[in-house]
Amino acid sequence: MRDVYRAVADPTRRRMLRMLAEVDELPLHEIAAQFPMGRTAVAKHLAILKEAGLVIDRKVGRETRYRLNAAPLREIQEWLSFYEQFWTQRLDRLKELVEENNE
Amino acid sequence: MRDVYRAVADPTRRRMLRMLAEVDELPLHEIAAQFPMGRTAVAKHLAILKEAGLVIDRKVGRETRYRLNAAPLREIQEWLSFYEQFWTQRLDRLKELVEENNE
DNA sequence: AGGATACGACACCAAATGGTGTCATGTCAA
DNA sequence: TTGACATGACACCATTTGGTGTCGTATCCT
Repeated sequence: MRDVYRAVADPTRRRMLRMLAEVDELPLHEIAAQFPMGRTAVAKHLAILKEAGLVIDRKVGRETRYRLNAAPLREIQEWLSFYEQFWTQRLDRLKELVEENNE
Repeated sequence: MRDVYRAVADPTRRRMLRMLAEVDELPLHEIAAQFPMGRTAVAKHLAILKEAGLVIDRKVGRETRYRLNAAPLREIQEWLSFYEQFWTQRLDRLKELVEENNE
């Protein structure tokens, strides 16, 4: 199972996730049609997303349909939540200063 | 300027960010001492973080000190916020069902 | 039945990535 | 002043990555 950070590091794969977020289910050839690269390359990207658990695929007749599974993104969100304190830090400092001056 | 997603995709670089989050400022050799790889490799990772705007460096005497700059991480957070709806979706569906049953 | 379509599985390739080692230079400290 | 230390700038290398093309097979449609 592949790292979700790495899976999401590629702009092409992020665009794929966005596509799947909007239409709920898509066969490979319809996804591939939206990109300048060949079907093989698109299939590889989807395989990487699949290994990271970000998409689920099922076979329907001769086509393989892909569906978004956003859950693994939570790992990144949790990781990020730790750093929120740092980009609100400036505001916190300012607040402290204001409070100190009020005494 | 490098993609912040790519910068953060590497576990080593994430660990570096965490280190800098905890001590506010560190010279290269002290960072390098925490990793199994050589100084050159560590310097490269820091250069990538710098290109992404995630660290700021300043020279103090013969050493180069690195400091965290978490702000660029907001881009990822904003990107993620779009997908939150998908991992709360199940709960939303459940809520809808409950509400329907109450009529 | 037979052709077009959708796909997986390969083999292949160029470029990026993550590491190494070395050398030259500037700075600190005895 | 002289040696140890910290770094930047290279040259180099193996592996991964992101792409290509081709072939075989299953499925759909007429």
